[in-house]
Amino acid sequence: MGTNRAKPKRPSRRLLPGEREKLIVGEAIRFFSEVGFSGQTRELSRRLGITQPLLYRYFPSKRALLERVYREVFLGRWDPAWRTLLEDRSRPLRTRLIEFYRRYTAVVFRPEWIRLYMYAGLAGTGFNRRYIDMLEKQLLRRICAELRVELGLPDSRRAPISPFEMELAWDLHGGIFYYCVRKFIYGSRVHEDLPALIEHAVDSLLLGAPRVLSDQLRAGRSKKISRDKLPAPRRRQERT
Amino acid sequence: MGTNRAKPKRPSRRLLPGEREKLIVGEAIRFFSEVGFSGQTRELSRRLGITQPLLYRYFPSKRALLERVYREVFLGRWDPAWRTLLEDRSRPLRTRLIEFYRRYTAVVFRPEWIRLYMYAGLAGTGFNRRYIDMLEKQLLRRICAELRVELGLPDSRRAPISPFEMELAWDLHGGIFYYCVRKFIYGSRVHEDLPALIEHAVDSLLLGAPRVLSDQLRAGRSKKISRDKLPAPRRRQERT
DNA sequence: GCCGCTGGTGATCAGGCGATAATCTACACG
DNA sequence: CGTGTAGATTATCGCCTGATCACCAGCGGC
Repeated sequence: MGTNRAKPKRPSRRLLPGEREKLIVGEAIRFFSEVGFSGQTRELSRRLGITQPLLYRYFPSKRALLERVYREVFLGRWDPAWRTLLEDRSRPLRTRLIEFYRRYTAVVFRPEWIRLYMYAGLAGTGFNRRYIDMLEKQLLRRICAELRVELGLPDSRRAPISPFEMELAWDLHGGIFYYCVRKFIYGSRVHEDLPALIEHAVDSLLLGAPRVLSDQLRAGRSKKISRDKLPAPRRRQERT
Repeated sequence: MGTNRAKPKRPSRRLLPGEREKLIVGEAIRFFSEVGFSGQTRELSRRLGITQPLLYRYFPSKRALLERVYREVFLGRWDPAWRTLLEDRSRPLRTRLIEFYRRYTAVVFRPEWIRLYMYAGLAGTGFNRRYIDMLEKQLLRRICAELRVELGLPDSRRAPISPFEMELAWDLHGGIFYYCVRKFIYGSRVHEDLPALIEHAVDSLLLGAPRVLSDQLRAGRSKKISRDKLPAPRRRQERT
């Protein structure tokens, strides 16, 4: 250990540019997802077994490297096949949703993704916004549409999906997402049965949505949320 | 720039120590919740209209100030009256849960709280862990207990609350929490009707839990209760 | 071998950062 | 007034950090 016979840091000198770049980006994803954007280039280079100035041969600035990291992580992880899966009406919606979220969580809801996503959100970069837009368009709106079909409600092409319906889909998505947050960000002990959690979340949507959606769509304008925002609300609405 | 002729920053010199400290902590909460822990003391002092070394008269280090910020924000925002509210069985559980989350979100799920909480989680400080422990004990476990009563299931003092049941409560909590994350961290446009969202989240729990819980609690000896039109009872782990 | 191209390194700069020490000054008290 | 105490400031230290530049070294072509 002590004998510094020919500095042990001769692991990979003179790689092809493409090779080296891939190594840097890969380690940068791991690194910045752990420590955040304020992580230092020297520490990153140390992990890579290279010198810090070498980073600047491949990326003009730290910011450029970070943007490359974002692009790598947030773009291109969406599998187009998921659309087919979601819209395959030969199978029950419940089954489709469960299978989708099983696949989705396996690919997307991973530690480095979740953490980078949260760092990006806190930093106020545009990556979250773009991802959320994509998610609403590709996933949530589609779920709402399938839900309409499942419940025998008006087709989504005739009656546009309401913001409130989107919130229902967000509630499903958020429940599963938050499980991953607790696990990967808070390091909390969680019940290690994600499949069961997904099933429950899906069932909650399928069981809870009908009443709420019927309320919304049937009583359209008359009942349109006459909720006054009382500070100490005691209002109890009758349920039936 | 060299001539220091009567700089216009003479807003509040020579305050009482208690006063100044409160000012510092208050602005520090706002400041660090915006920019994160890597926010600089000089910038903070600039916002306060004081010089940077003055911070070190009140706090021995930046770390100490940060811990004070955590303590101020995360401790002491839990209202003991909420327990009474949650356990008041003269009112329907649905009403209690809705009213609780309306009050809770008004006090806790605010921008500076959410953001500091997330920063703390990413940084790996112990504050999250402690808050989560408190939350599970004060809130989630209690919700599970009331849910047992509501559904006529074994008393929580005889049959301990299972990790899986806790996940149901976390799903409720996480759905609402995630709404606030989207709003305050992602800056996403959200459907501005938190009360309605809370109602839906509560309904989802109350509607979805019975089947899942019955499955769980009776798995050992009896079969599953009817699953409406829902397909294919997927494999469900057996407990005990 | 020599040469040139280029991946890679060592040395270093300029600014920023947390923190400290010396100094100034507002205010109560005699 | 003078004076002591303590809140507040100025100047600065030591280190870190992103970024730059001159230079070294592996390798193919002649």
